[in-house]
Order: sequence, then structure tokens, then C-alpha cells
Amino acid sequence: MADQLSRVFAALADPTRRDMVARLTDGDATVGDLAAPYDVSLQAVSKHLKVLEGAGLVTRSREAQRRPVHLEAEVFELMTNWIERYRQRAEERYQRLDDVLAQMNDPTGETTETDTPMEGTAS
Amino acid sequence: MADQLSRVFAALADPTRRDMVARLTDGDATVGDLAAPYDVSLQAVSKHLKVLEGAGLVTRSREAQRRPVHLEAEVFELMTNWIERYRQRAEERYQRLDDVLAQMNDPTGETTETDTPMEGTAS
DNA sequence: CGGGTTGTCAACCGATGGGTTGAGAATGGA
DNA sequence: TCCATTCTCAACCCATCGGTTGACAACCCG
Repeated sequence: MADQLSRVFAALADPTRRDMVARLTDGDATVGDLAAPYDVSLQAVSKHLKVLEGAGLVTRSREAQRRPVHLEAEVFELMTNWIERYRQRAEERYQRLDDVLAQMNDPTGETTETDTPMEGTAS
Repeated sequence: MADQLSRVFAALADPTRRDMVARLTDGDATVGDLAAPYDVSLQAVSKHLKVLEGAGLVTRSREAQRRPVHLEAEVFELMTNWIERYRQRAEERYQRLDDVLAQMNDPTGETTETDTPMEGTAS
């Protein structure tokens, strides 16, 4: 299919699945438990769970007829790693941009710390 | 359409779009610049950009014929807020579970205090 | 003006996604 | 053994997605 990061993002792009994940932080739950709040068939919930499982966000075991669902929260790090990496890169760049702008406004070499007077006036 | 959080997750579920976002952390870029590395039409890239824009991850301005694309990294927080919230809930629960297991293995009543003195005694 | 550059809009196409219903597998309990 | 419970598999439906091509809008420049 696709890489895991894509599958994780895709899995969480659905509000129902996000809600399931949220509720699983309260502890494991059966498919029926998970399905209860939603106005859809059990089969639909079962499909959602397969998506979450495919993304590695969830694992399932067996317990009599029940299939307890367990949240695997470590996968969250896959996303936070990606996000933080680029958030940080973006921030660093803004910092450099601010420096450049400060230079342009005050080319004496001593940067006026604090307020970056201009802001959107590129070009 | 859908809520913004869903749109952001969905936008980043595509590897091409993630790569675009990644490259935009190096600075604004035109549609052509962004399209260059990929073996797809300019129109396809234009569509990807509309998705990113719809998610609020990107804004576009005008500069002669060009349409510079600018990354709006603040939106990342939407995700990190959600993720951290539930990652933390999950962790807390694991801590409580560990406490319970410690109790079961050592029912003398005095928890083998390693760390986090309180925390698990709610409800 | 006319032409080149840059990008969007519109229509279409095949694949995928989220939903349904119907059938049945797996297990526990009477 | 037979039944109830819990859940999955399979087929289908329709909307959306990512891609295409073709037309054209917006802008600069000679």
C-alpha cells in the first residue's frame, strides 16, 4: 500500500477514527464498545479498525468472542518526529529571515533586537 | 467540507504533499519550482497545492505571472496539540496500569515507589 | 500589438474510501 | 449439541482523490 507515515496520517484524517483513538486512551475496548457511540454498522467500525491496525496505531487480540482493541501510542512519535523536524526548520528559517530584514533596515551591523518593524514587505 | 484537523491530516497523508511541505521549509517557491522534482503535470501539482491551501498549511500570493507558495507552519500545532493530548493520556494510563500490576505482585500496600508518587489514584 | 511564460479551470478516468447489507466464522454457555 | 454473542468477510454503491489532457487567463516583454 503506502508507507507507514502516510497510513498513520490517513488513518487520523477521519474524525470517527480520531475519536476511537481518543477513547482508547481510556483503555482497551471491544469492537462493540467502540461502535456504540456511532450511528453506523458494526461492519463499518470493523473497517475503521482495520485501517487503524494497518497504520500500526492499534493491535487486536482474542478473548472469547471478543476482540479487544489496544492502542499503540508509540506510533504517535512517527508523526511528531516528522512534524517537529520541519516545524523547526521553518522556525530557523524565519529567524534567519528576521536577521536579514533587520540588516536591511539597520545596515550598521548592530541588529536592533526586539521588534522586527517591517514584516510582510518582501519583494 | 470537513474540519480543519481532518484536512491537515489528509493533506499530509500524501507523500508528494509532505515532500512539498518539507521543501517549503527552505523558503517560498513557485508552482514550477515545486513541480520540478516530480514526474507529474503542473496541473497535478496545482491540485496538491489547493489541498495544502485548504488545510491552511500554505498560502499563495501573486508576483507577476508567478504564484509564490508560502508555508504556514503554525498549523502544525493543531496536530501536535491533538497528538500530545492523547499520547499523554495513554502514557498516564500505562503508568496507572503499572501501579496496579505492582500492587498485584506486591500486595503489602506499600507501592515500590520508583517514581510519580501520585497520579494514578483518581476515580 | 503579439508572443512567451506561468499557472488555473474544466472535464474526464480509474482507484480508493466509507458506507451498506447479507452471510458466516469463532467462541462460550445452557 | 444447539444457540446466542461477537465480530469478520464479501459484494456492492457512490463520492472523493490523484492523475491526465485541453483550453485559457494573467502577466511581462519585444
